[in-house]
Amino acid sequence: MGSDDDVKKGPWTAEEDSALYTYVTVNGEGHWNSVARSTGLKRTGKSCRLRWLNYLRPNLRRGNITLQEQLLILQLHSRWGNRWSKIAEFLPGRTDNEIKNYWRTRVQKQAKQLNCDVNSQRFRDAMRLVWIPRLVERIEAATSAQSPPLQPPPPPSLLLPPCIATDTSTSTWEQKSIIPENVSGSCSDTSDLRGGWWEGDGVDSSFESLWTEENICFLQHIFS
DNA sequence: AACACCGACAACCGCTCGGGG
DNA sequence: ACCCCGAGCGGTTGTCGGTGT
Repeated sequence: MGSDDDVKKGPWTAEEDSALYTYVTVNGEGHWNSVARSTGLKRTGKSCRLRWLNYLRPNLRRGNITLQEQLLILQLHSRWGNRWSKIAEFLPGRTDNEIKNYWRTRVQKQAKQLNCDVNSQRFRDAMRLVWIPRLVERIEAATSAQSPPLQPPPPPSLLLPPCIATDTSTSTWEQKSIIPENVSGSCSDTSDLRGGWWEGDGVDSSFESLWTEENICFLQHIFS
């Protein structure tokens, strides 16, 4: 009959994971509805697909989002909005679900602290004025600590984005963007973004300290 | 020690899109 | 041109562990 009673929901067991992993390893991805039929799993095709993509798939990265990944997420989100799967393409090993959760739990929390909507111009400005420059500073600091820079770091003023009212199309942080210029809204070749700099988490991934009382006061002063 | 609260993550649900008949 | 179905995407909810009281 195939009633809803036959469909199992909730957390996956090790046995289910094993069955799914074995099937996909042998037969490849796709045809998710037949996965459930072939393996005897009482899960929907959707559920199988999600479990594979978000948990079982090889080369998944686990653990904290690094500073570089944070910066990339902020930059890509400013470009594509809530296109999580698109953003995830540029963060190898990270899933769209993970990025989405990161955004909802961390970024939206910061917006709440500033009493503004995460999609508002005000919060975008806050990201440009404080968050992203601080991230860039910390990434550069971490990088220069590992290997001496070829040239002296720029003065802090260079890292500060232009004022709110100015043209935002070429803000400073975008000039310092780690997104190659050939990556546009309809990017086709993303290969040079995949793999490389994020290997090895030698940096403190927590960003809570970026959003200090001082920074919040600074922003509230500007917004008032 | 027990309880309440909160944050992070896993999983589900509904909608949309694209391909095949 | 239309319909159906599978796959993918984004929003939402559920669960669990950690922390504060």
